[in-house]
Amino acid sequence: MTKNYKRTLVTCALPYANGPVHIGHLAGVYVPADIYVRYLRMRGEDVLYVCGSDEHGVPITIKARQQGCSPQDIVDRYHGIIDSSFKDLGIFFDIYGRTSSGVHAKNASEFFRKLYEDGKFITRESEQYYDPEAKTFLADRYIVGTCPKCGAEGAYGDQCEKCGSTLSPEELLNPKSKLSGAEPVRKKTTHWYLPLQDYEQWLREWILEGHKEWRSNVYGQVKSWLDGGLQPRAVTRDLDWGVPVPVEGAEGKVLYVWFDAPIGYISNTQELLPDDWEKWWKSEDTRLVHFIGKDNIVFHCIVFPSMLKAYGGYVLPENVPANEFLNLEGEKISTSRGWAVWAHEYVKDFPGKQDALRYVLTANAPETKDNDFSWKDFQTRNNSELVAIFGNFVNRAMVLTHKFFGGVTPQAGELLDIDREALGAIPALKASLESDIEGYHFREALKDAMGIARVGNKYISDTEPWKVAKTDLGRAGTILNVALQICAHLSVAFEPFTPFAAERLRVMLGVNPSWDSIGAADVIAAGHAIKPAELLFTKVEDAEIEIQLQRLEAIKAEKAAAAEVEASKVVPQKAEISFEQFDAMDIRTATVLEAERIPKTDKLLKLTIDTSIDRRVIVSGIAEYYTPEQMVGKQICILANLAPRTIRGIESKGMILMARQSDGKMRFITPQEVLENGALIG
RNA sequence: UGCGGGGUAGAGCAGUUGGUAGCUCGUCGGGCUCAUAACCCGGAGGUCGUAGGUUCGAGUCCUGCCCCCGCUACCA
Repeated sequence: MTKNYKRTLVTCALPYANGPVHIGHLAGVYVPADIYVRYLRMRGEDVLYVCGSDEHGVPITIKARQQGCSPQDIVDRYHGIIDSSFKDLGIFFDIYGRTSSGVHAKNASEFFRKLYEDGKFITRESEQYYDPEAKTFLADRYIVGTCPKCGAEGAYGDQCEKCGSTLSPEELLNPKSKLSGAEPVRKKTTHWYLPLQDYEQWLREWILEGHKEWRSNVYGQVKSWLDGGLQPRAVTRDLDWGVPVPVEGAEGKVLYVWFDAPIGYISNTQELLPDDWEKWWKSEDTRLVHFIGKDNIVFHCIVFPSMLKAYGGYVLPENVPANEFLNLEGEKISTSRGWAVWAHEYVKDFPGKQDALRYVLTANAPETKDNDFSWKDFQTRNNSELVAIFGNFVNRAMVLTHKFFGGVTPQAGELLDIDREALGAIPALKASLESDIEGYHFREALKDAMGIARVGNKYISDTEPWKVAKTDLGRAGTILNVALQICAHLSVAFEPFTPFAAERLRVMLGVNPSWDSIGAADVIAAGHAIKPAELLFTKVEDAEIEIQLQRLEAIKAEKAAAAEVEASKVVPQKAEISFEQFDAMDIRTATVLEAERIPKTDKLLKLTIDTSIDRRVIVSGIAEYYTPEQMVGKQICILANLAPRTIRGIESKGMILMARQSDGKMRFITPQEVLENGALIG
């Protein structure tokens, strides 16, 4: 709270509406944002909490094509699922909008038009592959063909996954559209670009000079982009799904999703507050905070701010607390491979345990590096932290109060040192909790809150009211009075983290304390009746975990089976060639004299070989399969008259003949018995 | 390929300007028996990825290397 802000606008990365949200999304963006928003509201701040579905872009059109429905059908389905799973988890945005809405189309269109009229764009003409059947231009990733480098089938327009080469679509042999299978044609197209380089100096001053307090992953990434020099970025695409480009000569073009999506934050605000939205976006006393994942840093720190700057009059983010990624059982979460825990399935499988997920995802949040979510860890944290520390303390205090005082808050007598020490420990935790949340350290903040429950447990253990009650009921009353005050503190301190339990606790205690009452000795008045003790949290049983683990095992097995089918596919015979073409190839035997790894590469070996006509150097991508030691002295077959090629600064003259097996492993071809070097093969 | 982030007890993580390596869980021992076999106290467990360098002193600063993740290349 360094500056005097009057209000805070919190945005969460718009979930892409081609799948449900999973625990990675929750841990990365939505849970921390929700903690932040709930905290600010507890403190009486004016907060607007905005999110919505990102519903445009190529992947959604692909999915629609695959499923034989319209893109709108796809986004309608996932918008609904995502919207309700957020609500189920206690994440209530002030508005959860969508970029396919009319308000957004109008707003995004107007945004583009203003930049266009102000001369903020440049245009460029380029040639791109076009699918004549699907009648659409093709992104690099949607063109497949034969790799020009290794000959593998199924290489993408940007990369061959077999040999790892970086490609451009023009290099692919026999290119085919992944959409229709048709042969794509080259077609000229014009696009509008935002010249980001014009904003470089300004971004430097704003972030590198002005926001050194941003998280190191965010700051470092921004610095690296700025140091590398910014390039113009296309803001339009040839596609029929999106916001139409509102200028002449742009028929059949839409706004590129990354341009379109962040404007969605603004559109959604407008939809909620048609007359009052501008104060949230255009007034200097608004604190704007974007919660995102690390993959989105460049868009929210460089591209979107440049767009806002180009438009003029908008506030810029005060912070962009980006989280790293969450893995699941040691492996990357993947929507397409189904390796995920889905929010909407979790709430079905673990009814009433929303808080447990929120707790675990916060306690293990990937704030500084990628972290791992495992079901075993989930169970342990729920059972031995949430249940055993927090839930159990509250239960102890309440059960004792019912047992000895009939459920009525006893009078506190004179406080002893031990009472004052317990209560006195809480303000420090409160202060630490506040500075941690305000500094976006939610993991630490949760520890502070849990610390209050620990203080409570220790206090009860040390004072032993169940013993004292037998001899000095008045003293026992004082102790339980203090313990109940601490319960009340917990009902407030945990509101941002476990809102369901916090609410239940307030109902049980029959109080609704303010944030500032955390640590106070008089939150619950003597004589105040409390309700019967109910458990705040319940344990997660082994059987429940087992079901989840089996589900994941099944996904793994399915994946492995699919990979096997894929691998067992025999590469079809290539096109027929003439004898002359074959005869033109000079294939001969040779012996490896020296072999060494090329530094800083994964796959390359530099081989010096004796062909008997000469000694030459061949660079070969076989380091994954052979060590240099294995290669020395081996006799191999080479294609000798292949045009030389310089790889990593070393001229490679020829190619080693290798056989690729169905599992992708490469082995070189070697004569059955040692032959003389330079023997022609044919 | 380039760039960014990370590599610290069995697991998951903190370590602010260099000054005795901490926290949570687990584990071992003890206490308590109000409480969801929960709680409280204590112990064991680390050559801080690796090899050098600067320094009286390095987890922390510098250099090389290795490994993981991300961006570059529209998954949070």
